[in-house]
Amino acid sequence: MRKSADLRKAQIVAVILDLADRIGPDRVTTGAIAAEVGVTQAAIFRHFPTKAEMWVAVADHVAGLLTAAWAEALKEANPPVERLKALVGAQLDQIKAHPALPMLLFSRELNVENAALRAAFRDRLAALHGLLMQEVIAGQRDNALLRDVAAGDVAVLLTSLIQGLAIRWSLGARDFVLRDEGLRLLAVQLRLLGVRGG
Amino acid sequence: MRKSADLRKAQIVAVILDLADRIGPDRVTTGAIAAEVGVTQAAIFRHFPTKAEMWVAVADHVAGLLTAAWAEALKEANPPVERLKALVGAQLDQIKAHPALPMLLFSRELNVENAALRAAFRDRLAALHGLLMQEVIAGQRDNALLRDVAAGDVAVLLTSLIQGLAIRWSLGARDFVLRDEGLRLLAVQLRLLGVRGG
DNA sequence: GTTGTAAGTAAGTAAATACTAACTTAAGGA
DNA sequence: TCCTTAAGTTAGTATTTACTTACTTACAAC
Repeated sequence: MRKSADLRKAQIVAVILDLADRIGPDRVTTGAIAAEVGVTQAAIFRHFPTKAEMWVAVADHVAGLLTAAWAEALKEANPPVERLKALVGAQLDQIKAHPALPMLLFSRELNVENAALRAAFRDRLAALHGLLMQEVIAGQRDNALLRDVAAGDVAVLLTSLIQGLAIRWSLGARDFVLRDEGLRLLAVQLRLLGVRGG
Repeated sequence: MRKSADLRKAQIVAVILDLADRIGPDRVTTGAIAAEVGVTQAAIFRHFPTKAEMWVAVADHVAGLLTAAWAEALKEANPPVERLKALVGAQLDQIKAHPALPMLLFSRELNVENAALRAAFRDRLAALHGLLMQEVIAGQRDNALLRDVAAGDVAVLLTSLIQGLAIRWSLGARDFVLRDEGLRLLAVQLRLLGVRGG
């Protein structure tokens, strides 16, 4: 069936993201994409001039997903500590929904070939760090979090918690519930940071 | 010049590890290896039957390096908290010496193609976790670390600290001193865990 | 020295890759 | 209803990849 260019582009991006998880980011060939989309290989190039452009589109899409997920998480949650939990939970949910995400951080397309990709991911990591730090500062102001620790350092520890967990999940059999284990560890860390009944 | 098989094998492994960092793990072709070693491409296959076998040898080599580095670190250090610092410092030194290490965790060779590779890395991560946990338990026994946190959870937080830092280092311009920044963050975390004058 | 072994080479192969050129056909507006 | 546009196809190409085969040569033990 024939689709409009916009729909097809979106479909291609989604297929790449899915394939990246299932067969590995650099194994995602134009042939594999075409087979999954259900068109000929050449048709892919009607929508993207080069393969690198496809990855840029994937990066844009992922950046949008993350940004939206964080905004959504912050919409409802309200004491700073709850907002921290919401952010971490949202990020873990995104990783679960798109397990290729951690792998993309270190794929060849990103690290060697495509500087734009790397920049996009670094930018999103920095954004998450910023959001977390903001909440840590608010929590310290409310006396909900210890004040004698730099908010930036706490934010680093929290992003590391997410990434370390994602590595463990990816490397293993993905045999635990990312969100549950993450929020449990977050509670441990928050208790160390002075939150009572974390 | 002609070398013995053992020397050549070791050289090939070292070259792969170096190339993996410089051009990306999956860009390491047999041709690139051969050029770097200084022999013809076909000569590589005198020493390894398949490319997958080469990666297994790399994994074995890396596992040995890590294990030795941890043992060395623990040799001298003595109060548990110092031993924790030594372990973390040693691991960060290894990552600095072999920057391909974090990338290998997520390369195609590991994640999709080569189950043996993944198993080897998971095993080493588990080993580090075990060593850290052991020291945490000792620290708690000495009343140097808070007792109301599970030692296993603390070990997870510490390995995550290392991994998160490595990601930040790799993704960025490697523009900070891994060991310094890592030990600084470790001190922050240790202070949260009850260590005075961390 | 001679000789067997194994490290090395030259020259190839089949398969896979990103990308192209020329043609076909579906779909929506005039 | 026709006709323009653009999504799609078929059939390629040049390059790169892991791996092979048949031959050559360095070297160490005897």
